Amino acid sequence: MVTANNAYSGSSAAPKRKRLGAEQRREMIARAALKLFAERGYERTTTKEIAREAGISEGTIFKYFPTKHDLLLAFFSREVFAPLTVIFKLEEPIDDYQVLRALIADRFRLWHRHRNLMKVIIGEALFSREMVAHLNRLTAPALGILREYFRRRIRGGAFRAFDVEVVSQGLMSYLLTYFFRWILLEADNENAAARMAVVDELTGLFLYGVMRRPDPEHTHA
Amino acid sequence: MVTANNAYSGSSAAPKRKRLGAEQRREMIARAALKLFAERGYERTTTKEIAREAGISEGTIFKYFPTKHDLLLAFFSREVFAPLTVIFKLEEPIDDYQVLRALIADRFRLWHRHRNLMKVIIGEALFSREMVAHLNRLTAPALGILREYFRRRIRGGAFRAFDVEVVSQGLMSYLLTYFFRWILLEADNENAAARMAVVDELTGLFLYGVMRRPDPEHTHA
Amino acid sequence: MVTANNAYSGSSAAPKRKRLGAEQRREMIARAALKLFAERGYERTTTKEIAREAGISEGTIFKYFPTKHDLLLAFFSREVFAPLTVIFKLEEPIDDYQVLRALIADRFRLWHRHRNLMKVIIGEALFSREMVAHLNRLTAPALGILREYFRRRIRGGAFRAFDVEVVSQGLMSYLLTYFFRWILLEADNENAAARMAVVDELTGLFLYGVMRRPDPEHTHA
Amino acid sequence: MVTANNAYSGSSAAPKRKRLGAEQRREMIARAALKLFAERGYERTTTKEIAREAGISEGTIFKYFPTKHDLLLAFFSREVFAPLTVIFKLEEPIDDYQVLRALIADRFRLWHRHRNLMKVIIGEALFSREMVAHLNRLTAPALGILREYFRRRIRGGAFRAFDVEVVSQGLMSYLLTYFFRWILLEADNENAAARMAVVDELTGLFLYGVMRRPDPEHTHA
DNA sequence: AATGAATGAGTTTTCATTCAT
DNA sequence: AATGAATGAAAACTCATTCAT
Repeated sequence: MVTANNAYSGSSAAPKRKRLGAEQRREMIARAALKLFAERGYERTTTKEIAREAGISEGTIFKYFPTKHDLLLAFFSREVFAPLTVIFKLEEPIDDYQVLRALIADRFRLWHRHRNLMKVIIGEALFSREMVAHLNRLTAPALGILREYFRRRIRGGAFRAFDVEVVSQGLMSYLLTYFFRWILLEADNENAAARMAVVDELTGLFLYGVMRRPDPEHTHA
Repeated sequence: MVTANNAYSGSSAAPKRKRLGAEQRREMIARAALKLFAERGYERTTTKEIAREAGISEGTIFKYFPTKHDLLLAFFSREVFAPLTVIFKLEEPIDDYQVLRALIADRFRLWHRHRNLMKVIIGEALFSREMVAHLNRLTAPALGILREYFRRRIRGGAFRAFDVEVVSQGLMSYLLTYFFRWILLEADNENAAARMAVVDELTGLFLYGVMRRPDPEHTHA
Repeated sequence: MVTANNAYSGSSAAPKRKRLGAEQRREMIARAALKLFAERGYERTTTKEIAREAGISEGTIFKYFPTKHDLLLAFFSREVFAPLTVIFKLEEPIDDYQVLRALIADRFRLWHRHRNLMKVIIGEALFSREMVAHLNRLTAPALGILREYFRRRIRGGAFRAFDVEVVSQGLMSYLLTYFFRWILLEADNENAAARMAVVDELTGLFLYGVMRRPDPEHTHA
Repeated sequence: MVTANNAYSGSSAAPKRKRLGAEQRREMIARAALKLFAERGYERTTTKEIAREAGISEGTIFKYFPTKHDLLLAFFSREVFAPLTVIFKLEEPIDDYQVLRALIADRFRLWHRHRNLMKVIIGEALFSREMVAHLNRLTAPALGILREYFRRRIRGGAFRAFDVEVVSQGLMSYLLTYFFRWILLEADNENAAARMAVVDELTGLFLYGVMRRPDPEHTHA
């Protein structure tokens, strides 16, 4: 599993000192750090280990990140979290199952791609208000869209009149649940197909619950 | 012995020269450690701080716990997690809402009482297989009961035929995640009533989903 | 010249870990630090060297002094600089030569005793306002006494009407001059007798200047 | 070549791509270093800061000065200290006050012009024999002239028979010390007039002391 | 010639753990 | 049993110096 991605690009012969563009080097270091942070947590990762992982000297790290803590925040500098890519056309008639499924799948895809970052954020959030704030910033856009969608569907009579705020956050928790399962059970090897099965399960669970439905025409999949 | 629902016991009002039994002293130290671990995390807590919190000297800690790590495991040595106190009588006819509600409420009550411990366990489980194992051992009994209950209700035709294994773990993870959000948002001061409202919402969500039901006699609360 | 004053007091057998009273240990460490600071300057002295000089481990230093900088200030915590011990009785008729000589000799004795500290202060004062302030605090009492004495003698007609402020500071500079000579010429081995010769020279110079006097009855020594 | 009385040349107004001769570049770098050494001391100045101050890259410094220490010695490579510019004609009758005053004023003028260098030298001399040697070399010519002058005046009966060697060095040290106080108090903005007043006072003090003179025809100023 | 990215030995500081008392 | 002074290995961070470009 140690992938050691210090890809000597072309000129071979492994020169003792590689010169890289500043942005590339920053990226390399941040990536190495993130990997180790996700593996063992921020505190348990030493800058020496990060240096080894990145294939550079320890001093170089501090050329790019003044402190170790800055390394933790490195990934927030850019817009790592794309806004919701799913376009909610929501043209009537609305197929709620498809809409929700798309939304959930989208978040899963996104968070799975950034699962290391998510893990680090979750771990730090427990003991750092700063990270809670980051976590909130990251989930805020999706929450807004969800709320809007729910309100519309309740108005339209499709959904029962629940508390939009509570249920939106409830769904968000549902989504984060995936991470908890993944992280805690180390089910990293789950393939994409298995992931989609989970998406289906969650969507159905959220939409219809576990109760047997009297009218069976809603059952998807 | 004392399993401590006084999660915040106040920081050592300097009780000069307490003569304590060995077991009591162990307890004191472990409790001080737990409090600080929950506040700042295991790594960010020093043994010196624990000693101060416990009102003893640094050396004494190591008389009772060979290493700092043993301090982390201290609370697993005893049976801190009561088994499910809810007795599932499950006499026909079964009111699923009440059963599920009782189960969820029970977990929340238990975790809330041990929220410091939960926070530490969650935080450590992210980066330690050892803690994941502990977490699994802790949730196993409730999981077993859940599975049994689900199977029975599916057999009885009340629930649709979902994958019991997946949904049981899913529900447990979901609860954990929701609890996690509580901890993060420090909604510690939320009173019991507010907590029960959330329990109701989650129960309903899990049982019926958000979809409007054609037959309205199911709507609780 | 390396005197290595870690005098094992009595119990011989050199136990690996010596237990000392807190105040003694502080003293030991501060003394070792001061010695090295005076030898090579604050910046060029490492805490490792201080530890070796004091015969303890590096970590111990920080038990007593939170930072290296605190080690620099250690000697200001106590009243290292005795106030002027010379009692200016100044009963008429005043023998100015004796008075001045006593004053100068007193300062010399004091500063010579604390010559290491003086050297460090002088060295730091060049680049640190904090140390300039310390230097001023140290010389202020003597300056005040000097001013008072000068004013009185001018009023009495014994001294010419010079600017008391300027000349007081001028005398202080004269005194510090001794340090400059000593430090710069490394004339550490000057014995007490030689030092007294300098005192005489300075006193005479200050009192009468180099000009030949028309009336020879003033010539001392 | 340029011996720089512009001690504060301003910090690099980014003059893009200056094409400079090697000697000029050396000069620039050394000047930048001197400025910073005087501000914060040799040890507390980093080569990176020097590079920024000089408006060049860090690597370039080492093209001109093999080590940082060589930068410290840079200003001794040329004849920065002009020999005594005061021509001692010393034609009878000699006005000692004017002669001494001229000498003292000259040293003060010279040192003030090179106050940055003086500060660095003094600071280093405290802890480095090498710098003491440099300092001695710098003051040697003036000392020689002083000694000669004193001997002549003693022979001529104008001065009392003091130890020429001691008093010459004493005067030089005294001047250095007074200058040192100036630097410490950052009395940099004192104008030339104020400086001359001090020169007068010091000259008088050295020549006549503070004692009231019976015959008043000697009082200058 | 000039750059500035990269180095790595060295620095201060922390902290779990030991041990004389 | 309890203390807390002492340890020393390791951590984050610095910086003069090197070297590929």
